[in-house]
Amino acid sequence: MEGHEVKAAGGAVEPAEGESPAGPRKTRIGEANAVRILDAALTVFSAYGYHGARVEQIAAAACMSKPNLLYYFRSKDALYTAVLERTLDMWLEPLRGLDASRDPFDALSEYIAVKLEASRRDPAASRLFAMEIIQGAPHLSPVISGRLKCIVDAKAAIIESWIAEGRMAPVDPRHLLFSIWATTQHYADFAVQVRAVAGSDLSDDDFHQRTLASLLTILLGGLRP
Amino acid sequence: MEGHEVKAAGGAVEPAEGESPAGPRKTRIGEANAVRILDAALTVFSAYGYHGARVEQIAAAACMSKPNLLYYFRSKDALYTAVLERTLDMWLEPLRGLDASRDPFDALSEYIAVKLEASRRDPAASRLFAMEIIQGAPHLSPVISGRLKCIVDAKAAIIESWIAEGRMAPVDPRHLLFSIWATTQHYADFAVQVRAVAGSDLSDDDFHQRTLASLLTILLGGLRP
DNA sequence: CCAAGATTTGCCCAGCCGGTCAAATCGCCG
DNA sequence: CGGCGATTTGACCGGCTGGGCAAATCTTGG
Repeated sequence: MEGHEVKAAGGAVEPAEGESPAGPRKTRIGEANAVRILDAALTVFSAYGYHGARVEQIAAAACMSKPNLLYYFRSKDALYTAVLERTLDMWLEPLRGLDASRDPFDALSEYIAVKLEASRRDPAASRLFAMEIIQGAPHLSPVISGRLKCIVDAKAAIIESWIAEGRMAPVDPRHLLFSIWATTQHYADFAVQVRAVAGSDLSDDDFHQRTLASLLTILLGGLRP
Repeated sequence: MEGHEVKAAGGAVEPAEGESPAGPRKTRIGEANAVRILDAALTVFSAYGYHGARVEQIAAAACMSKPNLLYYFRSKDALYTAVLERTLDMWLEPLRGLDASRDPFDALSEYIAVKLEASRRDPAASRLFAMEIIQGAPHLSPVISGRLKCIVDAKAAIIESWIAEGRMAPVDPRHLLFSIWATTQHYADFAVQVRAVAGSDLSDDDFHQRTLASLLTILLGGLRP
């Protein structure tokens, strides 16, 4: 009956437990519930923010009672952290495509396309990150100044090598990446504004195509050698 | 569930009262307090979001007691709305510079510079709008689909006329505006990330200059006729 | 079928937070 | 100086929300 230890660090008793949440969850049904909860939490957190989201609301969205949700995730904060971690890789992954051996415009065009596709497929994830970072990244600052900075440094070096080889016009690589992030994520984060002003959003396939074409023109048009 | 304000039209009881808040506030000291409150509210709301902000925290930031703040603004929601309205013009104003009679690249360069300057001068205002829109603009949707859309339509027509005259390369005007908004505001909204990855932010004058130069290259470089 | 563990839920609670109110104080003007 | 409205605050309240608990129910290996 060792039900509830309040130790901050993960329990050392369980060796094989690399999962992000900390609930018991050994069986299939438990695993499925955890996924349901994380999906619901992403939806609600991204729509209302951490403080605006209610645990009971997330539980309802996951079709279970609030105490049942708390059975899988110790606290609201633990759930939020788990959602953030699960979404992190999805956010970082597209950067891998920026390979030094590729043609700069192939690689950058594909990166923009993939990021825009991510904004279309999962706008909630983009909004979650946006709100987290706007508020000072209280849960993500170690990741941002650690893993993210490391990856960006590497990719910036690649872009600089392209420039040094005369394969693209000189531009600060980091500002180029910022511009790509800002523009592609804009269509997810500010979807309401985009819809009001342009009359459509990325869920419309035609609009998605025209957006991609416009971004490629605007962002890469001036970088030909 | 957000509580929606029902007072769409301004109060008709007070003839000479174009102010956004609704407190008594006739004297100089009252007016000064209202300004102090609005400043404090902008800081706190932009840092913690509507739900994360505490009325007592705002009151403390304005150096007064909570009931005293509530004496000037009926409710937290009324205060939030007032802050939003006061910041709105500051956000919309730079668009005026896009004048059809000007040279396209002069006008667009200046617009980018002014927007970036706004991100440097008042990042809190930018963050406030960002969080509001990310969450679906529950307080701003009428403005966005009304005034903002109207202005954007007009400015898009101007850009299209520039294109028709062959003074700049063909590009969707709305996507160009989105890109300018997204990139310039990115340096305010995601300042934490920018600082972690690039080691500096707009408050550093040198970084500000290099950012502006990069944005002009990236955004406008490909639009020469 | 049974015991052990996993899961689920009804019930409860303590603390926080927005907002009220009456009383106290201040500032201004005749 | 006196009075009156503007301002300020301490004390308080009711509702909501995150979270705890133990009992009830379900699953599953043996």
